This record gives sequence, C-alpha cells and structure tokens, in this order.
Amino acid sequence: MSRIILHMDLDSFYASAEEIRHPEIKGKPIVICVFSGRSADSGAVATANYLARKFGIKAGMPIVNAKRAAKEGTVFLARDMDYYRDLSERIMQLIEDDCDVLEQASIDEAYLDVTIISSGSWDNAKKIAEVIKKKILEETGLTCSIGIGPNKLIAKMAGKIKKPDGLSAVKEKDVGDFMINRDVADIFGIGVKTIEILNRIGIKTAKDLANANPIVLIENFGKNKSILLANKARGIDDSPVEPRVMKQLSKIGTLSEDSSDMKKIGQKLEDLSIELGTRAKKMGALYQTVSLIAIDSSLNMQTRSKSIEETDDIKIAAALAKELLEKYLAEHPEKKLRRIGISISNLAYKKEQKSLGDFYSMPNK
DNA sequence: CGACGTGTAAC
DNA sequence: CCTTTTACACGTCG
Repeated sequence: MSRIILHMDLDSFYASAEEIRHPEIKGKPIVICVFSGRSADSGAVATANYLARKFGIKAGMPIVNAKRAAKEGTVFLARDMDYYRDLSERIMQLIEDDCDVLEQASIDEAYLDVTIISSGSWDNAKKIAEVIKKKILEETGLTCSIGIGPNKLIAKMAGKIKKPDGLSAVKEKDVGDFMINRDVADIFGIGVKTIEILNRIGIKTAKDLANANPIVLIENFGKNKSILLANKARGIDDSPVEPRVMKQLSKIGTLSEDSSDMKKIGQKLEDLSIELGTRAKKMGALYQTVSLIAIDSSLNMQTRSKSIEETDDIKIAAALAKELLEKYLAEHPEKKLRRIGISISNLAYKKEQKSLGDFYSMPNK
C-alpha cells in the first residue's frame, strides 16, 4: 500500500530555542557553541542560525574560526541540552495526535506517518503539515520545515527543497525526476566514506548508482549495503515509521589537557557519570551494560564495555567505568587521552515512569 | 547466540 | 583546530 509520510525539521533549533528565552537577541546572527574548556574559545559550533550562516559559520567549525568569520553583533552562546530536550519534548507532544504514528528521529526532527489520518489524500496531508507548522509557531514561536513524500527518505529529502519555514511535497510519480540528477552526496544516508568509494568506482550521481553493476557494488559494499544503496538511488525506502525508544545514553567530556593520569581522568569520568545518572533517573532508565569511551590525542576513539545485572544505580556504572578506565590505561601506557566518556546501554524503563517511551513498552527486542 | 569492539552516518 | 549524542551494521570470539 502506498503511504504518505511527513518529515518535520525544526529550523536551526538550538539558536531559535535561545531566541525564545532571550528575546533581545532576536534578529541577530546567533552561534550556539560547545565550549570544551581547554582555553577561552576552544570548542566547536553546534548550530548557527541563518543570519550567522551568511558569514560562512556552520556546525562543526571551531569556535575560534567562527569568531573570526563573524561580523559585529553576532551572539555566541553555550549550548544547553537540558533546556532543548524539554522544549523538544513539548513540541513532539504537540504533534503526536496529528498522525497515525510518530517517530522522533532526533532532538529536532520527526517522521509522521499520516496515511490513514489523511485518508490517503496529499491535499489533506498538506493541510496537516500546515496545521503542525501553525501549532508549533503559536505554542512555541519556532518555525520548522516539512517535507512530504511516499517514504521517509523522500520526505526527509523533500524537506530540504525549501528552508527555513518551508513546506514541500514530492509524490510517488515524481520520485524518479526528483532523484535522477542528484549527486550521490545529496542522498540522505550516504556519508563521506561511502562517497569516496562510489567516486573511486566511477559513480557520481544517483543515476550512476541506480544503473551500477550489482556485482561491482557487492564487491565494494557487501550484499546488504548494496541493496540499500541501489534502493536509495531510486528513492525507494520501505522502512516503517515507528516510535523510537532510547536504547543508550552517554555523556562525554573534554579533559582540561591531554592526560594519562588515572586520578585526573577518573575524577572527570565520575563527574560525567553523575550527570548521566541524573538524566537516566529522570527517564526511569535501567541499564545492563556500561561502556567507557576513550578518545586519545589523535582523536581516535575506543570503547571498552561490560555487562552486568540490570540496575538503576549510577554509582555502579561509575565504579565499573573506572575499572574499565584503569584497565585501558594499563593496556595503553603510552597513550594520552583528550576526551573521556561513559555510556549505559541495554536500557529498560521502569513501569511507573510516564515517559513517551513506555507507552510502547519494549521494542521487538 | 550474546557480548564486545569498530566503522559509518547524522545531528 | 578538532564537540556531543545516538543508532545501527558488521566482524569476531567464545
């Protein structure tokens, strides 16, 4: 059966969220930063609003470079995830009844299957999208961009046609035209590594990929990924819109300087563990696996993990993470660490908790 | 098959 | 100069 899927993306979410609580910065270029604390402006840009993007500032850029590129009057603010998470939750609740199924894909994005609620009508789907935009604007002051398509891939990519505050639809019959002349780099889910390999074997466009020799694809990517890629190139995506349940929680931080000192790193790890614990508690999460995340001076990441009896006590996680750290440092006496982190996974949720998550109880597994 | 570690991708 | 958080696929090992 053919479906109608919406993809809703909040426009430069963190920056807009800050405008809401600091009305005096409205209309200014805004840059949301993750300050690492090593020096005054060390760290990276998390988001820049459209005015700041005009200066070439964008996510991932070092803050120092962003400050150099910025013009007078640009506002630099530290990211505040707790605030954005609360705001995000409010917005998702606002739209959860405007669809058959809601899938929150990230803090600022959601897919909505509206096949039934729209009676299969694209006109109705557009009206639903307009209602959603209006609701979010009136209730929070935020704008969003919505893409409509016959599947998640096309809905997501259609949303990029007009941003910010856009609404665009690509119907099934137009999918071929929509995809055909596109560069493979513009296909959602194809990242730098895959692009590199594709280009090496002479594949540049979606058309090239759609017509590629399956044997060659399989040699390079294996069977499963080859099928996925060939489908993406044709705008085909059968993945269902389904509620997501958080499967893992993590917290990483940067050390004030590269170090291999157990005491120093252990202290940081403990601080991070406590913050993670606060979040886990709020969510009513229980965990079964603890991972240590270590990032060395060369920015290479390694993980060490261990599974235990299900628990909600973060002290147990903190102690285990420290053990894993001791072992790691013993195994790599020459390495200095730049960042350290802890992750808890194999999550379950307490019954009494009234979060969106446990409406849908446990996923298939 | 479950546990663990890495790679890829997106944000 | 180089932040954070999450998901998922895949290989390997026991």
